[in-house]
Amino acid sequence: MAPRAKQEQLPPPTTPVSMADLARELGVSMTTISRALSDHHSIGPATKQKVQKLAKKLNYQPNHLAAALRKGKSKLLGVIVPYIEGRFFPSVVHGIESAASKAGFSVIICQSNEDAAHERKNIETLLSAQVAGILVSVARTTNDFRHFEKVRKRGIPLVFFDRTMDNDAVNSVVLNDWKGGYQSTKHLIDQGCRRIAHFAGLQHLNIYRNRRQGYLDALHDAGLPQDEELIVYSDMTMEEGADAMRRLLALPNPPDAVFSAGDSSVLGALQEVKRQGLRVPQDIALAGFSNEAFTSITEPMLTSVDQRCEEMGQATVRLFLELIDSAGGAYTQRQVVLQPELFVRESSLHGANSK
Amino acid sequence: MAPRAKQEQLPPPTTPVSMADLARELGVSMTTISRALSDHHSIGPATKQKVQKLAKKLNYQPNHLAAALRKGKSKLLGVIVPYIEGRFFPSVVHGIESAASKAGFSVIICQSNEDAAHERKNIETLLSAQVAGILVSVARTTNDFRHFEKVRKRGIPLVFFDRTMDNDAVNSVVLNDWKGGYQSTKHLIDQGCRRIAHFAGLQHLNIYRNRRQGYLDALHDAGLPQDEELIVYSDMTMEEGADAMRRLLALPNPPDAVFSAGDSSVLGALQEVKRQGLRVPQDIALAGFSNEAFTSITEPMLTSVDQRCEEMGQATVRLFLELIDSAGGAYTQRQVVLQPELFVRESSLHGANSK
DNA sequence: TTGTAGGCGTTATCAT
DNA sequence: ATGATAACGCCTACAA
Repeated sequence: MAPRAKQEQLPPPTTPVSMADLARELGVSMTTISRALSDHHSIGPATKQKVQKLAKKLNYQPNHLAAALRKGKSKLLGVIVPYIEGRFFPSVVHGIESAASKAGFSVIICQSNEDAAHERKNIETLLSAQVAGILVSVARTTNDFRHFEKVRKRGIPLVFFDRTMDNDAVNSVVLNDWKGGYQSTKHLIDQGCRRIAHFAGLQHLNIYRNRRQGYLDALHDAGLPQDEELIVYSDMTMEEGADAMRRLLALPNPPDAVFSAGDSSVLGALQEVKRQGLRVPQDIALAGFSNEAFTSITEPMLTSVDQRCEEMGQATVRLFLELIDSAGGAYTQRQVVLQPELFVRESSLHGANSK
Repeated sequence: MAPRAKQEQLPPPTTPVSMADLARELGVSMTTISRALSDHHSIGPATKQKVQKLAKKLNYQPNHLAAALRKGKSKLLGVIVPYIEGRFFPSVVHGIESAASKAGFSVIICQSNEDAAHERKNIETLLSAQVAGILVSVARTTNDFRHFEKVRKRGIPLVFFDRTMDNDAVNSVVLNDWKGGYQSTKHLIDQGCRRIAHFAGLQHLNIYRNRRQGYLDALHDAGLPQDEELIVYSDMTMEEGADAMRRLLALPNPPDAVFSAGDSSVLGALQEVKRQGLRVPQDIALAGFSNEAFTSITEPMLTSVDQRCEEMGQATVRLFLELIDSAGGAYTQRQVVLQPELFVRESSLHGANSK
């Protein structure tokens, strides 16, 4: 752990080369340099060549800061996520970075740590950095949205992804969580399940409200009763999933399936079911949400809803780009809705060996 | 997928408030404003109050770009990773962002996509963004390191993490991969294994070279023969792990254990072993590397070496901060080495039910 | 304790 | 086709 230091001395840093240096060297004006480098039409091909060659030779690096200051618009894109862990947010960020860099934008990443105050600070930081836009997935504890207002007042494009505001007067890219919940529940019903429990997340967040509603609607459409006793609200960790499963199995009339709004909790449930010597899916079928990597390595493998993480990142950037392209961009509000995909796996397939 | 647009018109953006605005409003000079806001000692408490109150009221946001341009030093920190997926890199980035933001730095993140050319572009981008430093984990295909030289020539602190250059004339934070390999192999030997195979990564990268060497040294120290037939080189995907396992099990004299330099491949191996009806660890013991989340949910759970991802991120930032603090910072080369931790789980524990 | 003025590197306007 | 010049917002000698 203790750093080991070397004593060799390196040569002193070379000062960066600026346009003024190139201009002096070639005996032309800075205007010419600037235009030659940005491939302006009013510069002779000969001059253009000369300038660009010298730039390479002297290792000229444009100073984006200066350009941004002058133009009033940077090529920085701010991203705020609750945290960078698990499968979802890293994948979305992956998608965002790829799409953004393709469009010439650099991505500044901030974590709100699921904390509203931190999120407010992130906004300030990004505004100070003069970002060209902000992409955000709101913290779980955020219920005052005034800091986002400030962004819009400044005319800076703001796009929400996945976790958004109640209000739909915003730009957002979300999954059709309702449909995910509906499909998954319907699938369980189609497999013959009649008493389906639900692990629900905090109803504060749009995503968990919608997944629950999809579940309820699927039950309703199938003429099945909606039983609040079968809905367990929690943060949906593995432990909470196991606990919830234990409680449900202890009921006089236990469920024959669980649709969980998260994968961790359904994993906990799976382990609990196995601990009790019951079989999945024969005794109880399971379906989760997020299509985490581990869903295809458990035994049995877990049915889950894929959230299209990477597409979400790309779609979010695309929407941002549309906003800055269209003149009045910041004044419109668009909602992009991605379609979930249900991955049916062993944990919910009664198949031939029926029930 | 089709964006739905709202037509409500929002008020036009307000122009950002600058120091000049505050100065005009209060009838004082910009110097006073600047100093009051940065809490300079030579400003009267009364004035300071007034200025700061007005700043809040008018919603003044400092322009970091302008400050950076003026001072020649930004509060931006560049990070280059091969990709943002799996467990390792997101966790490291998580650690980096937390530590950096605590020190007042914003993180610009770039992906090299394991491609050297892309990595070079990333460097250019970051230099143009005038970052205060660059933290990098090199792409798998990088074998020409001249683009990093350019960074150092500019006097910009450069810190490698995890994947570094051969040469140790750099600043770096790495795991003691040798020790991870050694401990893991020794553990298998202690469990009674005598013919231990190794899934090795590309020897191009320091980390895989070192893990392999640890493996070899542990065998040597235990007086066991080193058999190249038992070492399989690959990219260590799940499929490659399964393939390798199949080949090893088909040997006239198959191994009784595998130490893999990665978790995915050992997972593939586990599945293959089970497919063949053999038992883990009784017939063959398994140990991996990275302590991926799934290692504790497989059956049996997988022994693995933890890489201290988050600490690595924090240590990398800490080293960067030391470099900019010490005047001649960019001229020294320090190596920080983190100690791995072996998580022993069922896949390698012969325990009571011996062999 | 406060004010004046110049400049960081770039781009845009206006002239040549 | 090219040049001179001002300005973006901030910081910091240097003056007062």
